[in-house]
Amino acid sequence: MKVSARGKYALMAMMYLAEKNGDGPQSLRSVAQDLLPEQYTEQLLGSLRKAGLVSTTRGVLGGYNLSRPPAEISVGQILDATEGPVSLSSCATDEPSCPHTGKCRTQKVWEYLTDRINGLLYGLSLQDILDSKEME
Amino acid sequence: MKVSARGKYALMAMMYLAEKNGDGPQSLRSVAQDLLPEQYTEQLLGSLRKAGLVSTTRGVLGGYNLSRPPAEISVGQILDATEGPVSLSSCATDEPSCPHTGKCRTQKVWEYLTDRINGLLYGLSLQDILDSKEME
DNA sequence: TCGAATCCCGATTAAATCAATCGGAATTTG
DNA sequence: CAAATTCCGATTGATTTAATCGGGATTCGA
Repeated sequence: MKVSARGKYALMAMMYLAEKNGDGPQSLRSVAQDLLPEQYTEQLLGSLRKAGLVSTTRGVLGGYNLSRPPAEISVGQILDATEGPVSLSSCATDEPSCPHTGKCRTQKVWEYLTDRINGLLYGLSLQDILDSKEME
Repeated sequence: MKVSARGKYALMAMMYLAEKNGDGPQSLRSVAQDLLPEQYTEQLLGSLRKAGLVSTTRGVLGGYNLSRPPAEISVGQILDATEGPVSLSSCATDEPSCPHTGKCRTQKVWEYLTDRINGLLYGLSLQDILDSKEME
């Protein structure tokens, strides 16, 4: 269980935008800086825009902005937009009948864990991270 | 963020062994039944054995057993053994200097989340699942 | 009106990972 | 010894991931 480069890049990019929130559009170049592969970051920002988390301005002085205050954007939303939803569950096989115990108990385990993890991820906002709250 | 088929298969296999705990060695065939690809499951049981979670008996009436009571085996241990450790962290790039904020704040986020998720995974034992506790 | 700076976006590639199989070796029982 | 089993490294094929490419669309300012 891990977070892909996509998710890591996306959080870095979003934290950058959170820091610059209110300072006008930030160009792709400035978001990616030397840290992130530029064109790949462009893809990610596209996904984040489609998910409604960033808004963009085109043209010469264009760039990217958070579409809402950092307090209203969570790590969970960012990961969903870039990596797809956290999904631990669904029985490994699609067998309707599970010879093991009749019902597949593991299914419930994954659902339970998915819920808990989503709770963590959706409960952590960019503002929390800016404040370095909840993380000592 | 997801759990691979490896992890799902492994938990199913371990739950089967937990149910049959005390009933003597369970053959690969009976563990895999129709649910899991047999040879792949064999690989996984090998990893679980190397991690000390199952013990084996070779020869004609041989098979697999939990190496300890179900209460002492956690979902976290199973996933570590089969999928490798949960690892969300490490800065996406290896840059020592982070132009964004001096220090990479996202690093701490991933560490925080990794700790929390590991807490969940290591806190959930096969016995808990047998009892269907902690999961309503 | 033109050119530069920027976002937009589908297609493609290369590498890594994953799921699974193969072929046989070693061990134990009867 | 034969059968049933675990053991294990190697290989394959499919999928996913990370990243680039190439060009199009939009806006600003001179």
